[in-house]
Amino acid sequence: MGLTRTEIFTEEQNQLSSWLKAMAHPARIAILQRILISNTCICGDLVDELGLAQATISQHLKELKNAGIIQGTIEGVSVCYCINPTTWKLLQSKLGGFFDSYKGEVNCC
Amino acid sequence: MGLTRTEIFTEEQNQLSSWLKAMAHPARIAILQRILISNTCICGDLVDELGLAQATISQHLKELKNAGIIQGTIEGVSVCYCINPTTWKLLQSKLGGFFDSYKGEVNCC
DNA sequence: AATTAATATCGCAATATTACGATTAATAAT
DNA sequence: ATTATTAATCGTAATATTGCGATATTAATT
Repeated sequence: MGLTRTEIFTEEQNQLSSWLKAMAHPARIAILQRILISNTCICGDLVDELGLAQATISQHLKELKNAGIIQGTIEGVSVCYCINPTTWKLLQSKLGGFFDSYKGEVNCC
Repeated sequence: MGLTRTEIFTEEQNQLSSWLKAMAHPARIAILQRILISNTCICGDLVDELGLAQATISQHLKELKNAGIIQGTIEGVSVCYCINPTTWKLLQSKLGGFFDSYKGEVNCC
């Protein structure tokens, strides 16, 4: 026990939950918002702006990268992160479909 | 350490990540999909349909309920769960705004 | 009142996450 | 070459999550 039983769920359910999991932390929401606002890439300014240690920020960036939500390229001595357009659009459409599939309130509960 | 430092983030960042966290598990995605498909309320059929123990399902339902995503009313000996319309629409619009704020790919990264 | 049913809760083991200091790796500047 | 800068990784402590068997709770049924 202690580990998620992914084998009993569909590929899609596992994929969607893994994307959501990658975003399900206030620091990672903050990082994404920062990347979205600056539109162009940002680097390690995050460490100054969020109140977390450098090692912690790096770990959060890694998780977002592993999930495919952001991508980073080395830019001299620093690293430049930005949204992965492909994943972003795919996730957006999957989530959109998910939320849209709710057809109003049936009078129960 | 080991606990999220919510105090350094905004109310909105904490709220959004807490909603996402509640959904970030394949079993809870499956539960939501099942509720969405049946449109009307569902009861404890979940235990038969997903391959998880009754205690585990009950725990997942509790998490979705605590996050405000679903609601349940006692229906005789069983409990009837369905989407919480208010939270659903709010989350949908928050997420929509979040994803829409991405303005295409800038040529970097 | 006793029995059945459907859920919730408790307690526990296994594993995962969060955070950070310390260290390492890699490039830029002196 | 040495030094500074930036980011990744390692190791570790504290806490959270996942899953389930066992037990408790609640309401209907007999």
